[in-house]
Amino acid sequence: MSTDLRSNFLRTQIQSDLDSGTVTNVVTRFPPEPNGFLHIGHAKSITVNFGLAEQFGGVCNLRFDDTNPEKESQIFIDAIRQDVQWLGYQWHGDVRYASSYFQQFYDWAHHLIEEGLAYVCDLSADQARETRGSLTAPGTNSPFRDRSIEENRTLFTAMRDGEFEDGSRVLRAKIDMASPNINMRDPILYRIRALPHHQTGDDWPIYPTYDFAHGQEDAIEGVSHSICTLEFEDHRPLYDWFIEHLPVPSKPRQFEFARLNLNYTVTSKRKLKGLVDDGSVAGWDDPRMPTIAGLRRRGYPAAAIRHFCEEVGTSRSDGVVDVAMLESAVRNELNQKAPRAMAVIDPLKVVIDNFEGSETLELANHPSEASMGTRSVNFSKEIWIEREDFREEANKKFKRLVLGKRVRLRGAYVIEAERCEKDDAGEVIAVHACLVPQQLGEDPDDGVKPKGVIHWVATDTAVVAEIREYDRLFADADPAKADDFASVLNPNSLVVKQAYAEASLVAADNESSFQFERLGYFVADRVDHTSEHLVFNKIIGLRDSWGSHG
RNA sequence: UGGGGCGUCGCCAAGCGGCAAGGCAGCGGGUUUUGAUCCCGCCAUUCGGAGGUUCGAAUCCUCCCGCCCCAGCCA
Repeated sequence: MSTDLRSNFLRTQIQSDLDSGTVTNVVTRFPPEPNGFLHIGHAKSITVNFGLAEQFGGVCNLRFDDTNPEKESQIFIDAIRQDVQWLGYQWHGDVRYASSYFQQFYDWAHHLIEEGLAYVCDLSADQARETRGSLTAPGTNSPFRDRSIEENRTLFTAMRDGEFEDGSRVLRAKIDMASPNINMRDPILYRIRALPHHQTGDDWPIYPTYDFAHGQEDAIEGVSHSICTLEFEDHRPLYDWFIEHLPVPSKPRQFEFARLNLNYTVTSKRKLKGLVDDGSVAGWDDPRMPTIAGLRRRGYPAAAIRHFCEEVGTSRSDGVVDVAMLESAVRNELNQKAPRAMAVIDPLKVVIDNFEGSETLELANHPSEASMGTRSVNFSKEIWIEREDFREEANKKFKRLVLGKRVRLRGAYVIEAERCEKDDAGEVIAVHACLVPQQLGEDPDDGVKPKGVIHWVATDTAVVAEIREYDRLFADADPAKADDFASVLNPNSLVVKQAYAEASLVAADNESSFQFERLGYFVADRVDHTSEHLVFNKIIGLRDSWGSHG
């Protein structure tokens, strides 16, 4: 993780806290709710929290904020743990759960009751909303606001003992129904929900709200900097209120940053779930999904995602990052790390008339990284080339194979096209060419260099591979704005093709990525690829300053 | 019309009173057995606007404009 660290307000804040002695040990946490898969926005939060801890010699916890069992499940917990580790981070100690602090929260709720700072309210959800006031009008006090401490104690205990129906009562903090900050208008601390919890089973019929739990979770874990996104800014006064009025073991502080938005991408758990549920994609890990699992299956390297997050920076201003920036980070990583190989997706046969038999060539796996070694590639009389790399005639800008002209076969020989065969429809079905007098690896003996280089695969040893060409899921830059996804989905986000690949690729491990020369980066599918049935996902194309067609 | 935030190049983003970093995108050019990579160059006399303070302001003050968030017993 060697990207240069640029200045941002969080790093400045922590440095100053350390300098002033306000904080001696930096502790952060990544606190997902296990109700869905993590996406690129969470990756940002993960790199921010783990990155800050790493930079300042602190630690970062992974804590499941599981205060609402309704939509949570163990499935998501397992997936999230895996995603965080895949991204390259290891949390400090054991995984934490807000639910493991439920007894403490309950005791603290009683503490507030004893202090006269919390009360049981019998208002229905509708009534509570009506008395909360509006953005411009103050709320009115609940008729239950002045219950005695004893009555509150009895009632809250009864809530905990499961004596009331779901939703019939709540515990609220007694703060200020006229506060201009709606979060301070006697916020709800506990609600009754007779639901089994994935961690605590049937232990609790009541569950604490986010507001009553989060800051205390931080305090219990000694979190020094509780970092969240901007929409929680209005909750900070409440966060601080609990820390101030409860006998918590430490005093964490909350800081907010702008969440990551990407164009052509949707980053909302609800919307992503919608895509999965309506079958627009094959699942949470569909290679077109901006989930960590999807990006992984697509072949985006973890390091690229980390670098991207660093390059994007962390600030407090809302913005939309161009997805091209992510793609650039992916190309940058893959260019350095992916071994090269050759495959032909839209094949056209070339017969080299003056060459007999076959020959084994040793090709470099990387053009500038010799340590990546070489591989054996078979060359033979008949080869496949890309159909678009041949033209009967073309202008000088076309640097590929043209009748009567030369082209270099990558890593092999220079050939010259002599004639082509066509079918009844006039379609070219084969090109006849000849090897120009030359030494392998040298320019032709007559000194006439070819203008271009094309990739190829020997027909006799080529292996068939399924190619899944992925493109962005949405055709609209701001898909979240659309009324229905169907209208903005890119109809060509997945095109399945078949390719002839060089034989060395049968040895490709799942999740190993390659640059298929001149085509782009591809990864052996994590799930479906086997040595008997090769499946490569297109990760991203090469940058192309010429256009895919002339 | 209440409260909380944010406005620096097409997109991100440094900058915190001393005279506008960097990345992405784009545009030129060079190298090249990937039209890739790599390399070189160009790309904000200007920081939402208007006033003011100051020798000096993107940075301080005032007013104005624009955008985002908040009325779940979600997080």
